[in-house]
Amino acid sequence: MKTKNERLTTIWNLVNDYAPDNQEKLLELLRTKGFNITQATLSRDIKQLKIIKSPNAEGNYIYITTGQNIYANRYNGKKEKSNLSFTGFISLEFSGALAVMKTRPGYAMGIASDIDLCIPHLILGTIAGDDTILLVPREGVDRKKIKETLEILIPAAKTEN
Amino acid sequence: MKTKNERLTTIWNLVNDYAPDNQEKLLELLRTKGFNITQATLSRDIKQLKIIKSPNAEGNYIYITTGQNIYANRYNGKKEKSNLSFTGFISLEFSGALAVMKTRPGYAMGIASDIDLCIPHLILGTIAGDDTILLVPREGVDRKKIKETLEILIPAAKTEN
DNA sequence: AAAATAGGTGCAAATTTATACAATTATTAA
DNA sequence: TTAATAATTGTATAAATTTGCACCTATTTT
Repeated sequence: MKTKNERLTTIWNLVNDYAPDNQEKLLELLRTKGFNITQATLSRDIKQLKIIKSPNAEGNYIYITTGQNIYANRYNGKKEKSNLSFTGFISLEFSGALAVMKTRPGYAMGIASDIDLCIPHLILGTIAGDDTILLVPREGVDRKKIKETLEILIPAAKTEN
Repeated sequence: MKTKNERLTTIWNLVNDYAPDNQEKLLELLRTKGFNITQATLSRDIKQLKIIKSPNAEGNYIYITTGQNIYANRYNGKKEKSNLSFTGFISLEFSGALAVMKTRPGYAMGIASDIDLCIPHLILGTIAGDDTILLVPREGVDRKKIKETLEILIPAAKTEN
């Protein structure tokens, strides 16, 4: 019998190739590849692979993989823990609807990317140079919320009160 | 009674703030905000908002929003349609395990970004300059597959046969 | 204005997915 | 090697989610 790892790899590839709309379909595909498991096990595999069922453009549901595990690090609003430890942070200041973050040289792109990844619901987008990031908050998101959230994500920002 | 749009906005915000683990929980939150709907309607709203249920780091399921609708454009392997129309593409050539794409000046970053977004299962990553993109394919993904897929996504690449 | 079409919703049922439990197998520690 | 612990899985079931249908309301067309 094939190993579990082989099965997980196969599942991953099948999802990418077929974007099945439910687990039964995927299960059939798996059988054609010689993997005989139950729906229960598939459900567990899917959870482990962080494969998700997503509404697509056509109004249907499909299973898709999440590339680089985009969501694994997304901040979920719980204060308990942040698995990110930004480095390079220097300061955060606001001007009108915008915010500007200063970083150590070369860190701007990386940190901006992390921000895009973690709090897209607060920040519409970022533009990073070498040591400066322009943050464009979403409409209706106030400075306080952004400041508080970043203080959780970036320990170094805590001293900035 | 509040409008549907107000409701959708509220749902979006509640999901971001509470990352609820099922629709019933979210339904309760909605009630506290004065929206009285059934779970069926919530299910439809969630679909419309492209909110997804995702396994998180702790091994649980939570509902999360998808920022900029990351998945809306992800290529799902079906040939029928591509809703992307890249511009600026010039050429694609391979060298060893790598591929190099040439673009019109200034387009490299944008196209590279689109590639990252659309075919992360084929391409491990890209590095873009101003008019050149280095593509690093995933192990086991062959040139043919990449070429074929890009030809679907980038009409201009079709003439490159 | 009337008719036609589209959008929105609840209800109930069907479908789909997750999981408690028990059993089995693999791994690690003693 | 044996005991202890951790992983893996199927079965059956519970839980969760989606959807067909009917009805109602809003919008558009004639």
